[in-house]
Amino acid sequence: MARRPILATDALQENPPQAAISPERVDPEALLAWYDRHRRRLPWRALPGESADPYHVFLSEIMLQQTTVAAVQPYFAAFLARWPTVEDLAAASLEEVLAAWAGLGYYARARNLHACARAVSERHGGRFPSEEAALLELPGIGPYTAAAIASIAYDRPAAPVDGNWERVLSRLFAVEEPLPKARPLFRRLALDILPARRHGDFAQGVMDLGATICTPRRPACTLCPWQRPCRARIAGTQDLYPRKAAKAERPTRRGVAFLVMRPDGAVLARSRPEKGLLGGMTEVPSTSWTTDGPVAPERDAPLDAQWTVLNARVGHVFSHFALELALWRTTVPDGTPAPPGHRWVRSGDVAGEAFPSVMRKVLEHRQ
DNA sequence: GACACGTGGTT
DNA sequence: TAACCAAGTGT
Repeated sequence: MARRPILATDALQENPPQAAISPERVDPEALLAWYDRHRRRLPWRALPGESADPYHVFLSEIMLQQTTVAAVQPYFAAFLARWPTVEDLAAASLEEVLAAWAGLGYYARARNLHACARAVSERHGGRFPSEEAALLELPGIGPYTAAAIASIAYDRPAAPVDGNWERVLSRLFAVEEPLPKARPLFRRLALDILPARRHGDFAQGVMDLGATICTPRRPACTLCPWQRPCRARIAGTQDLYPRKAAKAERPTRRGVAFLVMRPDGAVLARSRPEKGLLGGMTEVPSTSWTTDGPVAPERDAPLDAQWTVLNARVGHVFSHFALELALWRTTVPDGTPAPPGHRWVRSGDVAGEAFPSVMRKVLEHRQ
């Protein structure tokens, strides 16, 4: 049987699971009342009582995946200004979208965002579906985002269980099961406490609660609308939740990046493969990045030249490894053809090119 | 189910 | 400062 997230519609058809926990004591109306007084004002949110634009919800939710509100704000504004509707985004080229996304990270999101816009345009006439199941079929939309769009944009009963929800639920019910194993349990608990109305407000209310009250450290329990039913607060064990499995260590990889300059300021660049790390993004040529580092970097140089080995190094931390890049620089004559698979990026075009943050650090050493 | 996948801010 | 953290998804 295909693996499928638990949907709100499932819960309505099943007997309440229940074990040692009693979700009936958690009052959703208390959360809604708190939300009415403390809701955060965010650019992608509708005014109280109004409904949010599904495209705005979609765009913000994709950007907010594993990304802070502060980091998203300028990108959201820039995307919306440049591509005001999902049809506009669908009409854009992937290269434009990747370049506009540069710096935000998790670049597969940009690729999927673009593919999703095209799918919505072609398969749904430019209108986002309101059903979770249909949303789930779209590229880049998983259980969380499907539930977020369904609830926030269409006010459907759905549980967009993100890190905030997990933290809130883990404390509310003192969940001992560690993440990520506890995911299905959190989903079930979330569905159990859904209100009968205002589903979008409830979804965002729990997120706001997690972001401002039920914080990772030193939660402000005295201000919490759910302080009375909260198992962790009663026991004084808030800091123990959510339980998390030990994470793998982060190794360091090393490589050499080649800064090939022309006197006019152009720099030699190439595009990364479409899949994998920094997929489809622009980079300065380099050796492969390995734990031991390159043995003979000159063999991987894009061309033969007199290299200056810079003293500076570029350090960068990715999600699953740290990178330390040595820098080799050279200047070649104007008119030097770009080697196969490479291209020249003029000085004035660097800003608009899809260089990820790590490459912008490298490029600071151009001179 | 475990791992790949970015970045910048906070503690 | 090293570790942790942020509105997850795809494979």
